[in-house]
Amino acid sequence: MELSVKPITQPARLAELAYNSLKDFILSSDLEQDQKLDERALADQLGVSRTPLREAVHRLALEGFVRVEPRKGIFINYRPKEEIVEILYVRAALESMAARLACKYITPKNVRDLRTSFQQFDPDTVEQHTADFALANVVFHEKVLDLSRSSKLIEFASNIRDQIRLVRIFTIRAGGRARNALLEHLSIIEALEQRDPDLSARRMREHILGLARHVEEGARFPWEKQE
Amino acid sequence: MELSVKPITQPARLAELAYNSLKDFILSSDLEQDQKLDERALADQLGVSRTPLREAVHRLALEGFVRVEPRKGIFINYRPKEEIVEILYVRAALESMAARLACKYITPKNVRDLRTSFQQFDPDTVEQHTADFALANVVFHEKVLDLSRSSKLIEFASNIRDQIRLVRIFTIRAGGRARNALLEHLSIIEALEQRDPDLSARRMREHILGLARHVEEGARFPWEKQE
DNA sequence: ATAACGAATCTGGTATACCACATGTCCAGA
DNA sequence: TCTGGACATGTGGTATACCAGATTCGTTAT
Repeated sequence: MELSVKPITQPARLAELAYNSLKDFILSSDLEQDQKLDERALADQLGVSRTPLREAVHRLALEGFVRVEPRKGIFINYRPKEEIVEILYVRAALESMAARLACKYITPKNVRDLRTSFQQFDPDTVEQHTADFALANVVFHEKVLDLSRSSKLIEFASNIRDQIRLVRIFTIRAGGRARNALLEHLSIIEALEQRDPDLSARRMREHILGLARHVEEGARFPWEKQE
Repeated sequence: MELSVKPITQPARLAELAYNSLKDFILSSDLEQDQKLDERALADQLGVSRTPLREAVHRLALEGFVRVEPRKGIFINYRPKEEIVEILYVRAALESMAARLACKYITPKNVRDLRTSFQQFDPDTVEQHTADFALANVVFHEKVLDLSRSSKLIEFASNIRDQIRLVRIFTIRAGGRARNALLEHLSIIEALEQRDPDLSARRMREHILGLARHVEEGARFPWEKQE
C-alpha cells in the first residue's frame, strides 16, 4: 500500500496573520468613522515589524476596509449608507446568478437541508429570535452559493459579504424585516426545488434588493451620526 | 469668476506605478504559463527598490495575475479555460444587473450613442474587421456599466474585465462569433431603448453566457498546450 | 494680543541588510 | 557509476534605517 504522507502545510506568513488580526479588530470593534490607526503602533501591538503589517494594511485598503493617505495616516473606512446599498446591488447580481446555476445541480436532499435550517422559525415569532435567525440567514446564502458550484462566484460573493458583515446584524433587527426575510427565503427554496432558474434568480434578486431598499429608506447604523 | 484651481494631483507612489507597469507587462506579453519572475530583477528593471515592487506584486497576486510561492518564486498565472468560463459567469451576473439598472436612467441620446458605435459594422462583413469590432465591443460594455450609475458594479466589473483581457481578442476572432456578438449587441440596445429591465438583463446575460459556452466548447488559447 | 514663521515631530513611502528555507552543484565514498 | 551530503546560491519574508511631506505648537515680531 502507499503511505499517505501529510500534504505539508506551508508555514503562515506574518503578513497573513497580521491581515486576519487587523480585519477581526476592525470588524469586531465599533470604532468611529475615520478612526486613525498608526503603522508603527499596530506593528508593535502585533509584535511584527512594519513590513508585514504594511502588506496587511494595503490589502485591507484594496478591499475598502481602510483608507491610506500618504503622510496623513491610516483611517478606518466605514461605509456610508449609499455605498452599502451599492454593495447590495452587487450581491444581488452575484447571488441571483448563483441561484440560477444552483437549479442545475440541486438535489432533493439539498432542498431538505435548506428547509431544516429554517424549521425552528415561525413567521409570527421570528422577530424574537433575530440572533439565531441572522445566523441561519448567513448559512442559507452560503449554501446557495455553494450549490452554484462556481468557485469564482463564491469567491467574489464572500469577499463582498465581509464588507458588510456589520450591516446584517442591524438590518435584520430592524422592525419587520425578519418576518419578510423568512418568507422570502422559503419561497426561494420552493423555486429551487422546482428547479426553475428564472424564478429562483428573480426571487433571490428581489430578496436582496428588498434589503437594499430597506437600508436605503430606514436603517440606521451606529457609526452614522444621529440626526 | 472663480479660479479653476488645480485639483492637486498627489504625487504618485512608486508602488502604484510599478503595479501598472507590471500589469501591462503581463497582459501584453505572451509569456508561457508558469513563467517565473524575480523580485530583484524586476525591481532593477523598473528602477525601484524591492519594497514598492513587492506591494505591486502582492496586489497582482490578490487579483490572480500571479502566484507567489515563498522561497520558490513568483509565477505568471494564466488561467485555464475552466476558470475563464467561471469568470464569464461572474461577468454575466454583474453586467446583466448593470443592464437592468441602466433601464432606469437611459436617455434617447444614450441609445443613439450606443447605436453609433456599431453603425460602421454590418453582420455580413464584420468578420473582416475583428480588431475594430473588438474595441467597439469593449466600449459598449463599458457604456452600459456606466449607465447603471452604480460605482461598485463598475468597479467589480472592470476588475474582472482586466483578468480576461486577452481572452476577448481570441474569442472574437474565433469563427462566427463576431456576427453573433454584433446581432446580440443590437438586440440589447433595443431592449434598453424600450427600458425593459427584465428583457435587457436577460439579453445581456445570454450574450455573455453565450461567450462562455463558446469558450468552453471550442476556443483555443495560445498559452494552452496544443493537443 | 495676534499673526507669521520655523523647528520639532509625526507619518507613510522607500531603500537596504539580513534571515530561513529551497534548490542546485559538486565531491567523496561505496 | 551511483548515492549522500555538504556547501553555494537563489528566493521571498522580515526588520530596520532613512526620507520627505504634513502637522503641531511654541516663539517672536509687530
